[in-house]
Amino acid sequence: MADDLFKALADPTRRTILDELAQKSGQTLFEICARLSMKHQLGISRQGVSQHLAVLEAAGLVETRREGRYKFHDLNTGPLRQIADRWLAPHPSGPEENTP
Amino acid sequence: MADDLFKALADPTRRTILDELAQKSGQTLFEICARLSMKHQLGISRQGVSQHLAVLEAAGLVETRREGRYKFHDLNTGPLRQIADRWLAPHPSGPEENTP
DNA sequence: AGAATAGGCAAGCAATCACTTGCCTATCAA
DNA sequence: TTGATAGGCAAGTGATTGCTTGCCTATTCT
Repeated sequence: MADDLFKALADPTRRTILDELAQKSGQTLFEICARLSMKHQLGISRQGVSQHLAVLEAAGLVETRREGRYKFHDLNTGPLRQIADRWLAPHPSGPEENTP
Repeated sequence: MADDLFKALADPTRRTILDELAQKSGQTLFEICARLSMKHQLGISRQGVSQHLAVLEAAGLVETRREGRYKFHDLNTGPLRQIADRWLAPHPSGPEENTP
């Protein structure tokens, strides 16, 4: 649960995607591809971006809605709130399982 | 800069180390090893923990002070504040370089 | 119907990561 | 000084990751 969130944020390209979705909601895959290429000089394939979006969606940071052949992506900042709060006050015990 | 921070948080063992340092400041390497083993059943070598601490220190999340043969580790929550704030309001442009 | 558009699935590859093992240095106690 | 304690450095390994290429499905336009 928390693992997916932190791993999703670990990649700089994914963080840039979140930046773009924060700027403009409801972008399609191709629109995100174009923005990464034009504004950030990211030479990445469409599938690369698609896989990044899947990771972000698994982390709950991106939500999608389908309309016809379009799939719109929206940023969800909800999961971000639990991050900083975790280590601000001392906890009785770490709230995470850890068995890799 | 931000890259080190997010990559440091990506590993569950490192997050557990932060949990332990949040509970008790100024722990030594051996003390952290013992806690990971006893409280979290993490069968990890001393060097493994040492390398994790180096990553956390590079991210600015852990600060160290040497006294004699002991090296004490302290949690620094400062870098955590910039995380959640990044995507809460729409930015004019993403504040990160992205050239891997 | 046919072609273009938007997206998905899966195998393959190079780079990175977490972790271990082995040896070495520095500080303190006997 | 000898030995024990606390920590550091470096090479090696197996697994994960980011990305590409190739092909396939679904929806829309002419």
